[in-house]
Amino acid sequence: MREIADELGLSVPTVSRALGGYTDIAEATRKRVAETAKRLGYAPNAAGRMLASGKSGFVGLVLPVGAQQFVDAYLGAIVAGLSEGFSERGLDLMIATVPATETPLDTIRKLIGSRRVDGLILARIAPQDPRIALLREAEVPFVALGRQLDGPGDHSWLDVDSGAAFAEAVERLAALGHRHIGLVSITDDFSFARHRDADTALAAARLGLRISRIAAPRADREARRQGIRDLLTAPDRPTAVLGLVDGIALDVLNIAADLGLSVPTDLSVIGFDDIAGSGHSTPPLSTFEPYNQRLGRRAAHVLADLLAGAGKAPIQILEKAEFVARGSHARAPDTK
Amino acid sequence: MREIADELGLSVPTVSRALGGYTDIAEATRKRVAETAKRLGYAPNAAGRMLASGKSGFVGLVLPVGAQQFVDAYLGAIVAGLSEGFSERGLDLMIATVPATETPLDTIRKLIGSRRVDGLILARIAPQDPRIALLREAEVPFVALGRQLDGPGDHSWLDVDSGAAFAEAVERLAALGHRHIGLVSITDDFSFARHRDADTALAAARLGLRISRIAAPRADREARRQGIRDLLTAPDRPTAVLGLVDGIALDVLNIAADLGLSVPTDLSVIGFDDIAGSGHSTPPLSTFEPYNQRLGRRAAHVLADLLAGAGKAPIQILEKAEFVARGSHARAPDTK
DNA sequence: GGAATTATCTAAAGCGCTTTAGAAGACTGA
DNA sequence: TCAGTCTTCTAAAGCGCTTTAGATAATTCC
Repeated sequence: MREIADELGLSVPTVSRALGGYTDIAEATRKRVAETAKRLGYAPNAAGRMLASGKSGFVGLVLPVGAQQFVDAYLGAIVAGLSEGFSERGLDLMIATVPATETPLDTIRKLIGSRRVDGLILARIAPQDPRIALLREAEVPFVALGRQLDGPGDHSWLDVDSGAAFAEAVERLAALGHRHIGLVSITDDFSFARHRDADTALAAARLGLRISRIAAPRADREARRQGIRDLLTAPDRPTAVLGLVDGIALDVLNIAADLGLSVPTDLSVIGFDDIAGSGHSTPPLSTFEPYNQRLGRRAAHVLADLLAGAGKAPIQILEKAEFVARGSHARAPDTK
Repeated sequence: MREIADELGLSVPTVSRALGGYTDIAEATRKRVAETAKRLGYAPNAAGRMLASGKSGFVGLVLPVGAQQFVDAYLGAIVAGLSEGFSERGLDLMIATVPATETPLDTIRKLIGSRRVDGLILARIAPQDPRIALLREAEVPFVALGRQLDGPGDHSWLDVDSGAAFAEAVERLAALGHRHIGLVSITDDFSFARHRDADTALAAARLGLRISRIAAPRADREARRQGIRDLLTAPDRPTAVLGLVDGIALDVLNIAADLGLSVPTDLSVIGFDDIAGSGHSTPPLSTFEPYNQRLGRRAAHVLADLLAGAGKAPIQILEKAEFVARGSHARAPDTK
């Protein structure tokens, strides 16, 4: 910056204000400064700017590394979307990992204590998330990706309305003549599981369908497979099965094949997530695509607005997941 | 920091040196300072530190958003690994997105011009990658994830030795009595595709096996599926097929089922990547798991060493991908 | 016992930028 | 014509930390 100032015979503050677009700089000067800056390949030093302005220009995403399971693809999409959204608003995304020796709360405290970030994105919200309380108290702007179980709260969040997707699946199946639907769920305490369970039941009740729900711990694949086997060999078996996630739906496909049930002729199967591979199964899996990248991008915009000092009212957005019709669902067998 | 100094009746620089672990501070003083810092919940201001030290403590990963295809899960794993590795070394990861209006080179230039990052990770290396030339010239430390096609170069990189994995697959299939192996590849100009093609051919030649290679543009799924169909219905069809990636291998499974071929009895299939869903196919897909998260973590350590001023010699690491034996491969049919 | 060393601390400067207060010159209006 | 008003710039201070040079007191050595 000093270089530019010297070259043009101006003072450093003038250059700063010119580049900052302040009104008390003559248009001609502004142009000269802008040109020289470009010619010299000037890029403002981030540290200097941070120190003077008190803003870091960074937004943090805290990752509890280790929780692999569903994280990978989800995380990739979210990170890509967040980064995209922030860069559109002149912010940078930093990814912080929680070291094994710390709790997520410690890491967050350090992050905001060191002024390294202006705001935070919270992913994978727990049913009762202590991070939310911490950030509310510290008065640091944040946006949560996911809802808590006990109501919307008064902070900003975005979530995929996967419950609505399951209701839609039930409706679609009802329209195809299915009267009895299986739901393979998990017993783990995740908000998304409870939303999907509840909305499936609600939709079924509304349409007068019967739901047979089974559930096992998410990690206990054998228990789940046994449950599915029992479900599909019961005398009064459902004609369609919803998998809480694609991995489960693919297992249903798998077991149906073992049992000699032909999908979708004998049995319809629908999943959720559209994971890699669900388009390549036999038959290709009908599922819902949550557009996590788009969700991340929108979350970034919401947080950017918050940081820019937008209104106080929390912004709470439910995104729709789109149905991806592939080959694993069809009319119910007895209505053909 | 001033608060700590005032509280203990010391000067600010003393506190700084005490926390920095310098030798010219009395042990007793160091302890008192450390205690007070902890009690006050002190976290050093990042901007101040950056400005004074000239180091940002950040390392950048530049994402060309848009290239979805294989990126999601890969990206998630890499980001998680990088972040983990850097946090172990006291560095932070920032994710920069290339806006639609800029080229990746512009973004990189800005990043290093603003001193926002001390070093960079380059992912998804192109056969001839201009980013490498730029960073070499700018003398910014960096580590590439992936190799260029024209030899190892003299910069540091890490890559998964997927060629070796394909050679291993050939060996395993040979040991199971297979004499004729299909390889479903892509025509696109990716380094990984050429490595896999070449090493498959080499291993087959060494073991005296026959390889039938087919290839189509990666995005042209129909052409690929037709090729696979032709391959599997040829009079002298292979008894095993390697898919360049899991998505392709799953398509092979799919088509084999259509054709009434039973896997693995009539046909063995092996993929690469261990994508989500490949453990849930019918039958579960045997594949190779590249451990991208571990790769990311190691890459972070390599770059951290570089930043710490380790020796000049470039570090080039090939990681092994582990075989995941599931249900899609077995003895060749005629040797049963 | 006084010079030379060592151990421990402090003063001052400066990193690159932004912001506040104010100065200089050009213009306006009665 | 001269005080008042704009317009456009500059000087100075300061953000929180690190680093260099130097000061002070305690210790050692001959």
